[in-house]
Amino acid sequence: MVTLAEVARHAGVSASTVSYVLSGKRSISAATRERVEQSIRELGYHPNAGARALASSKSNIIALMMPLRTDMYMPVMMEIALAVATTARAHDHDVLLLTGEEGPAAVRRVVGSGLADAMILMDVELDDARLPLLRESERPAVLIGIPADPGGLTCVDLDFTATGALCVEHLAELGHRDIAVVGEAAAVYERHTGFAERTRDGLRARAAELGVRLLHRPCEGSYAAMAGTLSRILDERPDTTAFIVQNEAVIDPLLSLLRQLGKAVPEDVSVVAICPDQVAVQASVRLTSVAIPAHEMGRRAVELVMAKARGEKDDLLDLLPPRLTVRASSGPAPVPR
Amino acid sequence: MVTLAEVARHAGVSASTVSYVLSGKRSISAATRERVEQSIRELGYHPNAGARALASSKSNIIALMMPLRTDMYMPVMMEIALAVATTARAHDHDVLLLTGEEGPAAVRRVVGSGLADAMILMDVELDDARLPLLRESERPAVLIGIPADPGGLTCVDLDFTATGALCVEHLAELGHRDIAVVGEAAAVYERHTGFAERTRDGLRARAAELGVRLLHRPCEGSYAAMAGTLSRILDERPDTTAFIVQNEAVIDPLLSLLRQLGKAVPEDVSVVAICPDQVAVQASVRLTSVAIPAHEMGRRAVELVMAKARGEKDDLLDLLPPRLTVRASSGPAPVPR
DNA sequence: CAGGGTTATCGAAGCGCTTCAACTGGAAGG
DNA sequence: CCTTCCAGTTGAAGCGCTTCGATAACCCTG
Repeated sequence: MVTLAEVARHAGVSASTVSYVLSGKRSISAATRERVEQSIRELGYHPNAGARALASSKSNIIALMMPLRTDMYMPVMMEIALAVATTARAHDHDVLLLTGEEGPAAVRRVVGSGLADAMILMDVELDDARLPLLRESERPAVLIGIPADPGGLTCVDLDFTATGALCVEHLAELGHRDIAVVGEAAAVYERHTGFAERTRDGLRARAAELGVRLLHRPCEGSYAAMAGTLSRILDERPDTTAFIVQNEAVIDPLLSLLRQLGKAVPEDVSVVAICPDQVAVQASVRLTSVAIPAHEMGRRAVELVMAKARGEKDDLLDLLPPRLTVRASSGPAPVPR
Repeated sequence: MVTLAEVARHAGVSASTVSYVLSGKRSISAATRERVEQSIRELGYHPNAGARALASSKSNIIALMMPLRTDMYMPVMMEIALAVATTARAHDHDVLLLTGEEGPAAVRRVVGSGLADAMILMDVELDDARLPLLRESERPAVLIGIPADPGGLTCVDLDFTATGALCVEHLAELGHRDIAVVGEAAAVYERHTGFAERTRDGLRARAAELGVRLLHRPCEGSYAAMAGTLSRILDERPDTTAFIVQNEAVIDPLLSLLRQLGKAVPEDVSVVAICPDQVAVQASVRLTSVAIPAHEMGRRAVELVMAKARGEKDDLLDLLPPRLTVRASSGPAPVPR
């Protein structure tokens, strides 16, 4: 491996000069810079990451902690992760992928060893065991999701409360008075992952305000589960004219089942989904939906954590406003027969 | 941060002794070991990753290069990534997440800087620009997928040729003589990602051997695309009695469309999918399928790359044999009217 | 009990980089 | 013309760890 010292010799300057050319932390004459850069290119020099980390006590690595579960919608997680990785590169950082498996120990390990300069946590639960450690660690950290007590921490998330409200509003405006919500799997609520509960709260609050009847049911991610949930919903509320779906896995099944029941979308029932745009446009009916801005969330998380590392940002709650796109699956409530 | 020197002082031994306790590379008396370990615990010591990497020229990091595309089935990628991460931890390594974005430059950077000890590449194309670099880098590397020339490289993958063959065999045994294959999006074939083409080859070869008529059509991942593809298939081959699907995204749409056409599964048409088991059991009909062993692939990739790092393994092609699980979507070919 | 082999420990020399204090030569200012 | 200043450069001191060779204490064997 080529070292900085060899580059220095090749360029006829001292090691520190090469270092300053690389970091730009001191002024270097154009001629010298050019010569050094030339040597770097010729020798194919790459700074040694370990040496750099040791000398500067900065690793230029961001740790990203992902959930290990499979009951969450993976594509969203994946898209966030990829957005984090590409945005991090734009800031000259790399991403270390941690799974939730190790739990709080992973935080301790990464922070203690100086492996990463900063952390981004996904799938944060309301009362997350990793948070106390994070608070006392003094490392920049950003959560994707919102815990019960976000004090002292920076969080990014879609404003799910507003998302719920927005869905209800849209349908209420179209005249729907009986709305059913197909939620995430029961386990997601039991685990107290905030987003599902916040969505439900937003839905309920708005529904109450607008005088809309709301039925909220969790649903596992399979066709069979959707079939069961649907028949129970229609049993309890035969006058349901609209569905709001928050479990991406059952969107197709729901549309398929409605078709089998002879219910046309949107003429007989309207459907609004909370899902990535891609899913919404690939369904059998182009779905009116509130997008989950996965890419944006990942990007923001990195921007925020970098800003914190530079000491620029205070702790804050970065709630992305939901945007509802009207497509072909929602329409005026049918006239009651 | 607590350093090794402080631990040494606290335990009343030299720094090197602490180091040897940690690494186990020299024998240490039980009494000393105990004392050192006690000090480590009391002080909450964590070895500094950078210093370690510098001194030992091993970072204990595996780089995982993922595709950035969204036309591949993300959950499989994600599951592989998670399996890689957890298996790596079991070998006391961490995972650095790279996206394909940087292309070959990422290989150069990571190898050159000593950031990672080893690499795992996903989504390898037949003629992948990263491979020459990898070969000359002398770092242990494992590909998930198989390039045109795997010489000098270790590869892990599902045996997609055998997978294709297996699907055809199963259906042929059931008496099907006209089989349609719904493949990946056209872009996947054009990019020459080997797996899609290998599957097709396996399908065709076996079909020819068994005297089965095969129609192979690529298909984008949307309901509308599936509808178009299906009608074209049935136009060209009205006698089609079985479908093999390799694009997870259109499994639900296909089943839904068949239902609409009044074709019962498996009485009128059989369906075999190539997809993760989870997808197969969550569909409206429990699908006969060949599983994509994502977790196993990720795990194997790490095991192999670790073995290479220890100098234990030669280059090889680790083809996982496909396993077909018969569920409710395949049955005897209907008697021609 | 001398000689050889183990076992347990230590000291010191780096690993390749960053960064600080110090130095130099020339431009600017009085 | 001498001081002051600053841009440009350097040498040297670490950063916290691993590892090699040396040492000392011990146990065996003949």
